[in-house]
Amino acid sequence: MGAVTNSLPAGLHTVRRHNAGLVLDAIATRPGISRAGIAARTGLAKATVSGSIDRLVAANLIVDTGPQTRSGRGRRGTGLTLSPSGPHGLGVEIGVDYLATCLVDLAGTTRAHRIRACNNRTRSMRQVMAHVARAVRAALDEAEAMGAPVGGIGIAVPGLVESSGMLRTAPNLGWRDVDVRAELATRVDLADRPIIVGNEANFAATAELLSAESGDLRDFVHITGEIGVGAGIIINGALLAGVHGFSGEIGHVCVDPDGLLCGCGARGCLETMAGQDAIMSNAGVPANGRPPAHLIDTLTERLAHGDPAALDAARTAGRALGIALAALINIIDVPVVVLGGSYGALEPWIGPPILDELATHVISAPWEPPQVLRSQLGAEAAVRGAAAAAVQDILADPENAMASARSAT
Amino acid sequence: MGAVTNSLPAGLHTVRRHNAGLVLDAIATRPGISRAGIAARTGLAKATVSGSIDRLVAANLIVDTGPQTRSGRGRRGTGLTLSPSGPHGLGVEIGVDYLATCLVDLAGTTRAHRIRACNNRTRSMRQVMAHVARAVRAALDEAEAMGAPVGGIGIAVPGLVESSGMLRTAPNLGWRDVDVRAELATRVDLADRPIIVGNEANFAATAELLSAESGDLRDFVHITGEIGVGAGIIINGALLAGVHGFSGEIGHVCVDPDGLLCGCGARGCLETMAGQDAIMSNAGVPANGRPPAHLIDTLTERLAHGDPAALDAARTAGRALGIALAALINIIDVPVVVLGGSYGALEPWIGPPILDELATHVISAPWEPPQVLRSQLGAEAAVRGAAAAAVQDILADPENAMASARSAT
DNA sequence: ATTTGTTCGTTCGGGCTCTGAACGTAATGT
DNA sequence: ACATTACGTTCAGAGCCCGAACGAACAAAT
Repeated sequence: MGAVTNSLPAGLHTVRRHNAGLVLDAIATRPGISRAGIAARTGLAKATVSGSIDRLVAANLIVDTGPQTRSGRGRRGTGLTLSPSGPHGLGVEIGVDYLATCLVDLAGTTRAHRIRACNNRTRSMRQVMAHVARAVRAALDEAEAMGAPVGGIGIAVPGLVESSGMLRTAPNLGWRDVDVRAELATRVDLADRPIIVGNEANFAATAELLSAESGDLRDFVHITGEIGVGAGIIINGALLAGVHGFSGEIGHVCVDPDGLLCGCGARGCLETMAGQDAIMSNAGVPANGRPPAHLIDTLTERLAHGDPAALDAARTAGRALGIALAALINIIDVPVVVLGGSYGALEPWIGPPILDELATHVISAPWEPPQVLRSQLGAEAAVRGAAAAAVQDILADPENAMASARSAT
Repeated sequence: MGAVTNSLPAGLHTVRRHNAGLVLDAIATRPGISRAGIAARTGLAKATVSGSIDRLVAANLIVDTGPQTRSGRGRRGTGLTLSPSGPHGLGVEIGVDYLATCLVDLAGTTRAHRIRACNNRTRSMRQVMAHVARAVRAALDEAEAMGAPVGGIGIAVPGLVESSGMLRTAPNLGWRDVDVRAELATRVDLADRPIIVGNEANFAATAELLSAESGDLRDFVHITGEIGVGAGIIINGALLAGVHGFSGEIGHVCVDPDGLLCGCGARGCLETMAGQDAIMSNAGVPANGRPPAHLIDTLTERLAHGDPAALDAARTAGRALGIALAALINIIDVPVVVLGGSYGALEPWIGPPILDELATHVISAPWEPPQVLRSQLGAEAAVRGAAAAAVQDILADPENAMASARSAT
């Protein structure tokens, strides 16, 4: 009889939490806003806002940047901004052929970023995790040297991750049933910092949601094309995780029941027509061990020169993507598609066929015409998203972070 | 930076609302529960529960059914149940060839139910709405005669309905851009009762969610097979509506890019292989103007007797459903499928091929094997769901209904 | 029949949170 | 210099939940 979504009892503290989140959200959205402005935006009383601000400042989540420089009558407000020295999020991405880390502050700006090429396909899970642990230690040290406290860690993995954080399978890594959080915690001293483990496509979507470029985009599907094809679905500013956390596996949506056999055992999966390997082999771009970024460059060059095989491969991939995305839009009604990963670079060629298919297959297209946008974030989307998600957890429940800040003092 | 889901400021009243919903939910889930039991279940203090109960009783949402008959030591609790004379929900379904109404009490039991056959395809929107208005008036009168106050109305429509209640298109009715709520309000005096307009498939899913038979099922896809094919997606006990409210249009998911042309203009839609018309014509069941229920009976008879054409049609439909549902499950990770509408009766024949396709195409199947269940609700699911949704709105925010009850006194 | 132990529902004081109005402060325009 | 406008703080007030204590109801043991 699920009438009440959150089945925890509410108390006064709940109100505080919620309102603190509201205040912080206002500051994040409009940096430099004054207390009065926050009161007007949130609908809270000025007194309430002031109190909340005091506590947020004490926890070093926000800073008072002094009087606003604003023309007009009356006393000037004092500007408030997310604290640059507040808790940071550390993002880690365990890719198939690279390992990336990045450090993001409360405002979402990247403070440090590092990517290491390495073939994780051939190495064992232990070896890879040892490497991850070294990278995390290095990143933590670097953060400390910068005076950037790390308040949470996000780990992006190319596979099915349960909401609990358990990695069920990562086909391209050859991993099964790995508790990534535990594996990391035994190798690095993380000092009780919260760790979020998630799917790379979902984190990439989160990154897109939080990126300044995308503005007020709060409903979209972000589709990532790397070795696999994954989607992250954002509805009303929140990731749709599904029951276990396995949502967004669009790569294995059946696009043609008589199609090619996929590595998963099924026939006609989207990946067999729009995965990076498929596009490259259809386009005749040799995949002899070159880094993926180089392959994409070669492909776009050929496309720009009008190579027929390349154009055909792009059209095929676009159509397949269009059919799969049409299914997605018909099913969950999210008519904005953001092309991320390597699809971003291919947008000029795959965008039109995608739009064509969406126009014919999406039943609500006449009323809400689907849009296809291009992500501004490159391959770094997933790491940034992982870091940003860690930060977001702090931002969403500041009262929590403030409690730990108090106990640490 | 959408960190906070609900951007309204919270106050003391918010807490009250939430907790009242919690208490009511506990009573709905476990009728006859005592105050102490509620306190234990919800985590609220006994004092808080008692206060909440007092107000809920005053609003006639619940009733005190006297001392519990329970063995064991200690004082017996006093049982609490949803009030049988509390506000009822009136459900209306505007079908393609019928018009149904039903009256549901707070506990979800149907108190009255009526279905009228009528060909709404050939009549104009005004004629149909006039008919609907008469039916609603009759139902309101009947409710009053029964001493069952109507607290809200739900209207199920076979088409795309925006969250605002605007019906964008109902292909099988030939309607476009109809404000069903307004059309009804001008024809019947509804006395400020809230009206919810929604898609029939979504309401059917709601009915399944709230039906006692389905127990603790809080995550599933309910799939309705009538003239069209629709899905209602329930995640964590809540309907996934999508951005505009257009979710669940699985009937036009492309199952075969080289398939038959659908009425929507696209090729290979699920409906062309698993819609009622398609199944019947594939099975060779003549559709000469007979009521749909009769057609299904004929089909199941033939299937039971092993008619090859019928078996083949069922297998084809099952496969197509399986492919479309696999896409849905891959995308949103809801691995429980409930077959409703006429699919319920066909479950013995379409269930196995659906499961086969799910097993091959769903990428998470090895970890979370998809299930296919059969709905116990028949064709009445949508009306009941509409009525239940109206009731649910009262139950979810009792403090609101209590306020109106007070002002009415 | 009485006592004991358990459970239930209510009462009451305490603490916490938001609110609204009043107040002091800062900047602008006349 | 003064009126005006806007900002941030202070303070009393009211509302809500909680925990403990209390009386009531009931079963089992004495």
